[in-house]
Amino acid sequence: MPVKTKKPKKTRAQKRAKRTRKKLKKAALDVFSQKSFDATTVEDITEKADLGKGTLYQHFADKEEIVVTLVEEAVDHLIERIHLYDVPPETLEAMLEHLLNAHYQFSMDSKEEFLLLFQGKLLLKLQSDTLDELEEPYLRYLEEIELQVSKYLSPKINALKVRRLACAVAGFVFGFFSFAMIGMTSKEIDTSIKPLRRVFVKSLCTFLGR
Amino acid sequence: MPVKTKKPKKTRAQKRAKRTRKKLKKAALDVFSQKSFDATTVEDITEKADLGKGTLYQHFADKEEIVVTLVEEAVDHLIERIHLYDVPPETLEAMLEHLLNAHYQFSMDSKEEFLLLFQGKLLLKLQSDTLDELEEPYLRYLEEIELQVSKYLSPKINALKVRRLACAVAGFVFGFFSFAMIGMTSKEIDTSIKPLRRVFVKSLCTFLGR
DNA sequence: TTTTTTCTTGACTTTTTAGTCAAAATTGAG
DNA sequence: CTCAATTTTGACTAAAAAGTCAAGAAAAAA
Repeated sequence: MPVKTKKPKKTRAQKRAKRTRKKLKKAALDVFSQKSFDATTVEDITEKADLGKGTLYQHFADKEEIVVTLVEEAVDHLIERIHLYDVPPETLEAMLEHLLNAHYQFSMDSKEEFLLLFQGKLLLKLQSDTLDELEEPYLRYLEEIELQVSKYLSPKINALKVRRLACAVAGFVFGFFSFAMIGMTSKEIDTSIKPLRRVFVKSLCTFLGR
Repeated sequence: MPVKTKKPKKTRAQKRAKRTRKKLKKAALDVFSQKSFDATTVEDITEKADLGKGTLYQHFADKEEIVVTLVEEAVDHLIERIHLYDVPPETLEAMLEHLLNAHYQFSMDSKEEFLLLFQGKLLLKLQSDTLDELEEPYLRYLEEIELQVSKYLSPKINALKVRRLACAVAGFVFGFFSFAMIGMTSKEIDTSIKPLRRVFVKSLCTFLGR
């Protein structure tokens, strides 16, 4: 048995299966971000992926499993984005600017993932009956923001206050874009985000400072 | 034929029909705010209202018509809330405080309507295929915010800037609550909103002032 | 009272969607 | 090439939801 390095993408058939899975995820992401989760059917997805319906069930147990997978990956990508800086921000203010900018970049580069994340969000506390696995990645995301900003804060600072900050960052970005999509063109959004970001950061610093 | 005052709630049968319609709307609001729009079935609604399924179709053409009705009314109520003050705010800052507070009060007093409004919101620009009527009340809401703040602004001010402000207000409130619902208890939310509101208002004033 | 009109109902038909599985297609081994 | 293993397929069944309508219940008129 050959002990290869990391990726044992053994046979050609397995590679094909992997490609198929990828196609399914891409199609599902497209559809979920256009319609809502509940509104999309399995056939919407397989149709878009140009694959048979049964194929989806070969790769995912059901519709829920695929959306959970997608949300987890999207959170991963957003967090990667957050980790991405040439030189680490020196001040809290700079870090907040960076965070907001990272969200903005993410919403531009990965529009579908952004829409997916901030669409499923509300489902959570509400329909607490199912979809519990969905809550985990969102909490992970909040905790990541907390981790980033807490580097600049006294360790004695109230944990709740940090969480408020994280909610404010996430909420502002998401909320602003949601309404901006209704009320503005994307050109207008682009010119709007910079000055708003500045003042929002300022206000958050004041919030933490006192 | 008796010419009565304003409300010609003529016969008893018609009153009953009106009550039935009200029961349906109440039930639908409850269910829509718990599940999502797409996830609720017509029978969920009539079940909750303790009425026959056919009755809903007597009063509304389909599920879409009832949700549009509810969203329009919810926006009406939110706007009423916004109009509700003992003494008109004297400064822009006071008005912004009032606006944010009105949203907060609305989310407490009319939780279901708040959840409904800020759940359907994302559906809009996205699935532009249907549900166009839903966009209208949201735009009306943004315009109402613009109207309120523009009283305090020079008439020469850039309209886009005012719209940005409206999006920021709506987005901040909505977004913050969305994430707060995941990451905080309602007690924590309550203590969080006040200091955040203060600094947010301050920064918005700066944004407009310059 | 009886008759007529209005409103409500839930069993029914139709449509849509989830999920299954035997067969077909592709791939790997001999 | 042949045959077995793996992956894909779409027609099929089962379940769920939408939407209909003749009949029933309540109210108004006669």
